[in-house]
Amino acid sequence: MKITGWIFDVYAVDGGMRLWMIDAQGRKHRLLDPFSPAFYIGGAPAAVRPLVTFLSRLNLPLEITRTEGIEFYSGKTIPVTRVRTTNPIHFTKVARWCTSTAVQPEGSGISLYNCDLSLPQLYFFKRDLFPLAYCEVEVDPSGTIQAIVLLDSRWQTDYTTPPLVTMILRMEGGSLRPDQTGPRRLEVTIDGRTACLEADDEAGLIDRFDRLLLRHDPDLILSEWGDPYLLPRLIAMAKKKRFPLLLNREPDTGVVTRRERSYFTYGQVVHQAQAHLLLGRWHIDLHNSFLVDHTELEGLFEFARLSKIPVQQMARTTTGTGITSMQMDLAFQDGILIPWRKQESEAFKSADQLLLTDKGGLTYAPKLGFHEEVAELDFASMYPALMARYNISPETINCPCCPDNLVPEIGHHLCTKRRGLIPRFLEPFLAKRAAYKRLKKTTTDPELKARYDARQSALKWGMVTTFGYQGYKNARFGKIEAHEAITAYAREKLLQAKELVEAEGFEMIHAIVDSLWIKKQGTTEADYEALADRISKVCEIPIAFEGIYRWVLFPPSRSDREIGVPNRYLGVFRNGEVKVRGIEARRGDTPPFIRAAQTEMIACLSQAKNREEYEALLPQVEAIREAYRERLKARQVSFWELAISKTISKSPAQYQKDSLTAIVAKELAGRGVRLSPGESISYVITDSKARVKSDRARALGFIDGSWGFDAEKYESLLTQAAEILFPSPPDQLRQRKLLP
DNA sequence: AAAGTACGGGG
DNA sequence: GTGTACGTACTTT
Repeated sequence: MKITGWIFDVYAVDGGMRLWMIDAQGRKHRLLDPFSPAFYIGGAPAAVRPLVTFLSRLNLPLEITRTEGIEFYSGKTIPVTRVRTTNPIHFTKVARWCTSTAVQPEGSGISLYNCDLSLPQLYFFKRDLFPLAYCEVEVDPSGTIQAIVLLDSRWQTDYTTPPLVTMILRMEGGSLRPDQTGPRRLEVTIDGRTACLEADDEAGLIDRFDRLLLRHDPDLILSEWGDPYLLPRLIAMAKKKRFPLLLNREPDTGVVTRRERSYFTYGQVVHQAQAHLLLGRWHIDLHNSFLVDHTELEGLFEFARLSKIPVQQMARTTTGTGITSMQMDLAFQDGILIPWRKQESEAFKSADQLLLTDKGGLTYAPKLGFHEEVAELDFASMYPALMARYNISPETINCPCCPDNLVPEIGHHLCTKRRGLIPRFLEPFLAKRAAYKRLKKTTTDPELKARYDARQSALKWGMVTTFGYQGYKNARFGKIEAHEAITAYAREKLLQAKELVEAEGFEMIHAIVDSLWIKKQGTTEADYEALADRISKVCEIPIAFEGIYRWVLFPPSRSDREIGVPNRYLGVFRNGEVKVRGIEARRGDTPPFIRAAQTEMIACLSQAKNREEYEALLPQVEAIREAYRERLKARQVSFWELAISKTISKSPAQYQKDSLTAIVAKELAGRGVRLSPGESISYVITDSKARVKSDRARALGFIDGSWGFDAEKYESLLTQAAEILFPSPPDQLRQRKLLP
């Protein structure tokens, strides 16, 4: 029998991989693909022998043979021992034995390869398939797969996805985490109908929920707070009532959980809630997924397809893990042995070399205040473009064969003989993103446009982390020297561009890492396009002309009014598009009320064509501020509009200072809400100067009519948000006695 | 004044 | 189970 459809889910079961397919009619097919994954042991025969002896005594169906593979860093073919587990359910266990220090003590001279990949990854790598791939499968009557023909490609931009029956699971009203508010009802939406289930009748709730599951058999359970709250409670209720809860499609299995964790990334603590993964069905928590949060399901599907990580797992992991998986796949297809963990340490550097290499991106201070007719030029995806152009990769940096191909400023050199894994990974990745950006521009259908935009945005995050991983000491395919080479080239390019435009008589208003703001009287858009082409030629990577601002404003730093801040500005392009960076309207911790006020003021100012018109509009901006102030005074603002959301960086008890965030985190903890670093809380400022600290702010979810808000405090936030829009150089401020 | 805390940026 | 920079702004003590 032949089945044509999309690969929906893959996981290991006794005797093979369970493969779920969904066809165009929405029928689900539960299939089995026998699969024998392998890992490899390298090292001197004398060192490997004891491990092989140990493995052969395990009394498990293993196949141990001698073979060869390519060592990643040297590119040389080396002899290795292949350990194949005939039944995939033994793989992880056996591989873990080998990696455990008991079996492989430090300094044993053994190297392990391909041993720490998940089974779906190994399966997809080996079969050259991927999640959501459209294919034709030949199965025998028992449902065992005989052959799979791929009718799809990961590099296709116009792929289709299977029809999915979706159940939406959330608590009634609001998007706050359920335990951060009072009791509410459970809302189950499926097939266009919503059922509300009362939480106090546990047996009834579980019974009704189970019946909905059985009747509709959803492929996807899309939840709000399903991971940290809804699913654990449903599962616990079912257990208490001894009621079978049929969350999985795979019979006689439990829900797979993964522990919650908090980790630090890019200077911020991130919290990943406990995961609840289903078998043969997807559970995706909208609030527990970086990718879904930033790029919707569309971006998640794109990443799952490219990375070969199943959808549910991809939803809960980082884009860094996704791009690493893509790089491992590329290596796998080339017969490269995938190193178990990073083995190379940072090469020695002298003190003065350290100073040169650790500089990172180049940043200038912008010329303060209001500017007309400024053009912006941006190097497109600068860091990935540099990696691709200069062959920057962990195995090509400081190779033994090309000591003369030097990186600017620093002593590193790059390989000219072997194309690196990272550049090879980036080429199709960059091309696919460019294709989506093109499609987004040329498509008129708004739905398609949004889809292409979500996908290109997902790929953007992949590129950002590709660079970031080079500087991360535990990255599988990263090396700090490669990171340094990238930033060294980036500084060189920005300097070259700066010199070129200044030589041509342009005034530089601002420059930062990969962007330039410049002006010269009478320069047309065509002139700027031509200028961008000249810079691209000189710099060997593309720079794009973003547009001409009617006006752009670089407000002064609040700590030093003489200087500007690199990443705080607002401007309006000739086509009316507003660009805002760093100010209140862009920040995640600005209350919706203040955000709305500032956004409205900026929209008003965006009509101005020049400084004169801008200043003429300032009274209108004042009027907008006044209207918002009136609403505060009349107390016609909801708590929701005044809520401030913050990510807590530590558990409530660890706070040393009683900031409003700490006060509210402690209030919530007192109400029995478990809060981990990286989770967010929302609060309203009730009385910022109150003696009793707990009266200063209250958690949004528990605040009631007996509380008021601190109108004065919100008014000062409003004033701040407005004042930044008033352009005045320091000397004028002095004249007006606003500065000493 | 110093220390603690949180945010952005990437399109 | 994988990005620990860096500068700014604001608060508390």
